[in-house]
Amino acid sequence: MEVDWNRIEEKWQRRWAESKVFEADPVPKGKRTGKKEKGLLVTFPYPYLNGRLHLGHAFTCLKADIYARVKRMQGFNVLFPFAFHATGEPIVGVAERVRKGDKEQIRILVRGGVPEEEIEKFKDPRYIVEYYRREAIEDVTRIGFSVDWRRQFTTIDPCYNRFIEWQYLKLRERGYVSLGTHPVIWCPNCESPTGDHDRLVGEGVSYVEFVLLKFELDGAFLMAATLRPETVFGVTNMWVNPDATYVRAKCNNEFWIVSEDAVPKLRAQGKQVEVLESFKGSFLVGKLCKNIVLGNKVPILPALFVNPSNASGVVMSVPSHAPYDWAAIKELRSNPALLNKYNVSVDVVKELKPISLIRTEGLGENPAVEAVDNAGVTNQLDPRLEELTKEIYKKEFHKGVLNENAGKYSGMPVRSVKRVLVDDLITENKADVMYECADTVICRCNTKCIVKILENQWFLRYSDPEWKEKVYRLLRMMVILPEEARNAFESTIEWLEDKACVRKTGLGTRLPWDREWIVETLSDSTIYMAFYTLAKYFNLFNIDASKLTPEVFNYVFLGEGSLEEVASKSGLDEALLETMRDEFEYWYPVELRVSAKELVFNHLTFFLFHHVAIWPEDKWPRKIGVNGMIRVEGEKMSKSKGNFITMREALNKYGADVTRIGLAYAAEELNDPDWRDKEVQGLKRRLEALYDFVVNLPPTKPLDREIDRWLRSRLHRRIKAATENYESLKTRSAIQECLFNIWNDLRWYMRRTNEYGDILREAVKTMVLLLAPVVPHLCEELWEKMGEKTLIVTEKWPEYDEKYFNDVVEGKEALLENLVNDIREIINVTGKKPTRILLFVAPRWKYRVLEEAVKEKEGLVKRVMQTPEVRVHGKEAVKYAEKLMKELPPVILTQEEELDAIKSALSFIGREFEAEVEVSLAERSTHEKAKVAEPLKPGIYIE
RNA sequence: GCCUGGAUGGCGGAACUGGCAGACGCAAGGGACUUAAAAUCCCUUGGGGGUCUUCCCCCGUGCGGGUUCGACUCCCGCUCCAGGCACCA
Repeated sequence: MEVDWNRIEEKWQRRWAESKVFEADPVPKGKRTGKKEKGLLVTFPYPYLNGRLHLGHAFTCLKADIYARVKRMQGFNVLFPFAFHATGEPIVGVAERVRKGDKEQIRILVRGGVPEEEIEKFKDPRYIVEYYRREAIEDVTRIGFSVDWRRQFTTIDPCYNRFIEWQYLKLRERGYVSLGTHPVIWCPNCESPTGDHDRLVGEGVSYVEFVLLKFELDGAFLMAATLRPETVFGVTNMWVNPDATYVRAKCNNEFWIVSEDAVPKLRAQGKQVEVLESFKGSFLVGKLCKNIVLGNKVPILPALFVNPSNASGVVMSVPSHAPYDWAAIKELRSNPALLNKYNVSVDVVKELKPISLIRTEGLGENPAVEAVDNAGVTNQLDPRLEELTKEIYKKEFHKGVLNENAGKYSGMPVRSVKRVLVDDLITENKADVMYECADTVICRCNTKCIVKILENQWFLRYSDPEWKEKVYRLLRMMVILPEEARNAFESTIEWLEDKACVRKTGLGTRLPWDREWIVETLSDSTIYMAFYTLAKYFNLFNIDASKLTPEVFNYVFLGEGSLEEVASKSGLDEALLETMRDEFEYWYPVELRVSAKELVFNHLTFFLFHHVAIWPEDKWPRKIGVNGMIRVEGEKMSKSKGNFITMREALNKYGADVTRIGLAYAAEELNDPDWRDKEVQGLKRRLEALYDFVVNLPPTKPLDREIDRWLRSRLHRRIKAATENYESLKTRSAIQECLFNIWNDLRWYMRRTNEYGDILREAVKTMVLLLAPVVPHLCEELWEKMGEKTLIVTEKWPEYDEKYFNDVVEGKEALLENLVNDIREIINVTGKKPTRILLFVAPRWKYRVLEEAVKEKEGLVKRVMQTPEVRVHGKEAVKYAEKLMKELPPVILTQEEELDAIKSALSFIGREFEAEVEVSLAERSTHEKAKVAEPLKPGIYIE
C-alpha cells in the first residue's frame, strides 16, 4: 500500500504544534517531587548560518532529538532548544563579496537555492543571518525535531551580546582571561593573521621556532639560525650565501648581522631593528667569527644552499651531523676555484674536520659524513640531502645521546636537551629565538606571509594547570558516549594552551572592557545552553537588552546579589527576575550535548572549561555524545565533490521519517554514517511494509500457549535492549532491535501458528512505541490507526519485566528452528522429496551426560562412566562425552521438554514440508537415526 | 611531523572481561504468490576442497612477529585511511 508521507508528516507536525507538546516549562515549584519532575536539557551545537542545513547537521541533531523523545516518553520533562550561530567572518565575507558583485559568490548562492530577487539583500550580513535562520527553522520543523521554538536566538541578538559580555567579565574577574603575546602567521599586506582558509598557498602550514646563536664578528653578532641548537658543539665553520644581501643592524642594544630579508620579520617579532649598512654575503666570506659558546674561532664560507629568506639567512656548519654541511665542504674542496674567487685559501677548507657530538646506536661517529659519502653525493644542491637530513635527525633525536664534546650537557639525550640548552643560552645572552613559517605561506591577497608576534591580545588561559585540573575532574564525573571518545578529551585538555579569544573583524560581541576587540566565534559559544533557559522571557516580553546588566546575570545564573537591588538597578521586575532564576535552576545542568567528533578538540572541550570556570559543580554538564561525520555513497560530503545534500533536498526526496531512519540507522558511536540511497530506499520499503501490516493487523484473541509466551519473552528482551541502546545514543542498534528483530520475531510467530494471540497486537503496539523516537510521524499515524486517542510523543515508554523472560520456551523454539533447518538441509543434500519424516528424541542417558557436562567439564568422561545408566553404552557414551568436552550446545532442555516441544509442533513441521511427521524416543526404536540423536539434535529420517 | 580514532564477505557493519568470526541490514541469486509487475513470504550467499542424512577438512578479521590450550580481541614492529593541530566555523 502507498503511504502518503507528506500528508502524514504535515498532519502530525500540525497536531504537535497545536498541542504545544514540545514547549517545555518548569514543573510548578510545589510539584517537583521526584527525578522525573526535574528538567532535562538536551542540546545540539547551534549551526552557523552561512548556508542551509545539511545532512551532517541533521545526523547529529537527530541523535539529540531521538534521545529527547525517548526521555520525554519516559516521563521526563525534556527541553530541546535550538538557536543560530552568526558570529565571525564568513557571513560578513559573503555580504562583502555580494556587495562587490562577485559573480562566483552570487552563482554559489543561487545554486544553493537563494532566489535571484533575494541576492540584492545579501549585501547586508544581518539579512543573510535572517534568511538562513528562516530556512533552517523550516527544515528543522519539517524533519520533526521536537524543538521548543520560544527559546530561539541568534548570537548577534542584543540580549545575547549582553550575555557574552557578562561571561567575559566574569572570566576576567576570575583570572581566566588575560593579555598575552603569541606568534601567528601574518600577512603584512592585510595586516591580520592569515588563517588556513585565507591562504592561497600553504594550507596547514604552521610556524617553527629557530634558535639564533650568536657568533661574534667585529663587535657584532653573526646570527646563525638553527633548529638543532645542540649542534653548536660541533660547529666547524659558518655558511652565508655569497650572492645574498646581508645587513649590519642595531637590534635592541646589540649589533646583529642577518640577511636583509630577516629584518622585517625580526621587527614583526618585537625587535627594534635599525639597519646600519648592507653588503653582499661575499663580503663576509673568509672572515673568522667566534663561537661564544666554545670560545673558538671558525671561518665564514660561501654556500649556495643557504636561503637568505629563511630565518636569519646565516647557517652554522656541523658536518658531522648535517649532510648539507658535509656536502658543501666536499664541494668546496673539489672546487678550489670557487674559493679563490673569494680569496679564501683551499687549506682553510681542507683543515675542517667534522666534530662529532652525538652518539647514536646504529649510527657511526660522523653520521652525515658516512651518509653523504655512501650515497655518493658531491653537490650541496643534491635533492637527496633533504632525505638524508631527515633520516639522521630522526634517529639522533630519538636515540641519540650527547657525547663528551658537549661539555656539561654530555650524557643527555638529544630528545630532552634542546629546551634546557636554549634556556641556558638565552639567559647567558648567547642566543635568541626567531619564528619562521615552516613552509611557504601565501595570503589570498598574494602576499608572502611571515610570523608576527601579536602583543597585548586577550587570551583564555586554558594552559592554567588549576583550571585544567577542574576540567579533568568534571570529565571524570561525566558520561561520554561512546566511552572511546574520552581519550580525545583527555589529550585535548592536556595539550590545550592559551587561546586568543578576540578578533578585530566579523560579527559578534565587543569585549566590554576593550571595545576594539570582538569576542571570537568559538569563544562565545561555550555556555550558551544556559541562555536558552532565559531566551524564552527575552522573546516573550521583548526585553530591552540594556536592562541586562551583569548584575542581572549574576543574580539569575549564580544567585548573587539581592533581588530588590538587582531589580531596581536593572529596571526588571522582581517577579520576572525570580522566575528566570528558577527557570535556570530548573533546567541546569545540561543533561546531554551531542556533537560530531571534529568538535571534541575545540568546542566541546571549551564547553567544559567554561562551565567549570563559571559554575559550581552541581551545574556542570552530565553527558556528552560524540558521533561520526556524514558521508554520501562512501565519500566525504562536500560542495566541491558535488555530493552535498541539504536537509531540504533530503526532505523533498525522502520525507521526514525516511530521512530520519536513514540517518539514525546509518551509524552509531564514532563511526561515520554513510548515506546510501539504496539503503535508505530499503528502509523506506520496510516502513511501508510496517504500515501495511499494522493497518491490516489480523484479529487476535486471548491465548497463552507456549508460542505466545515465547513472543512475550522475546518482546520484553527487545524492549530492554532497545531502551538501553537509545539511552546510549546507539540508534542503529535500537532500530535493529525494535524494527528488524521484533519484525523477525513476528514473522516466526505467524509462521508457527495460524491462531493469533493478543500478544501479537501487544507486540505491534510496543514496536510502534519503540520506533516513535526515530519515525515519529509514521508512528503517530499507526498509533491512531490502532484506535489510540493519545499522542504518541507523550505516551508512556514500554517497560520490560524480567519475569517474562522465559529460557525454556525460547530454548524450545530455538530447537524447532534448528530442526526445521536441519530437515531442509537433509532434503537439499539428498534431493529427496519427503512424504514422511521420522524424528527421534535422544535417549535419556545422553541428557544425563549433557547435564554433567554443563555442571563441570573437567573429568567428564571418567565421571559419567561411573554411572551405570551411562556405562552400559560403552564406547558410544565415551564418544558423546568427548564431543561435549569440545563444544556444548547453546541451550539446554530436558528430554521431556524436547519431546513436548516437537510433539506440539508436529503439524507445523508437517506444514513446512508437506509431509507426515512422527516423533518418538530413541530408546524405543532400533532405527539407525535413533542412534545418532543427541539432545537438541533429534535424529531425522526422511522417506 | 605530532595528537586521537580506525582497517572484518560484493557493500554497510556486529562480536560483552581472550572462547563456535561474519549478528542485523543492503545487494545478488533461486523459489512461492500474482494475469503481470511491485510489495510480501520462503531459501541460498566469506574462499577452497571432500567419501555430503542433521556433515567433515583446509584457509580467512590491513601487513610481519610474539604471548596463550585458544587471539578480530592482548603485546612489539610496520602500512594505509579519517579527524584534529588553535587566531577558522
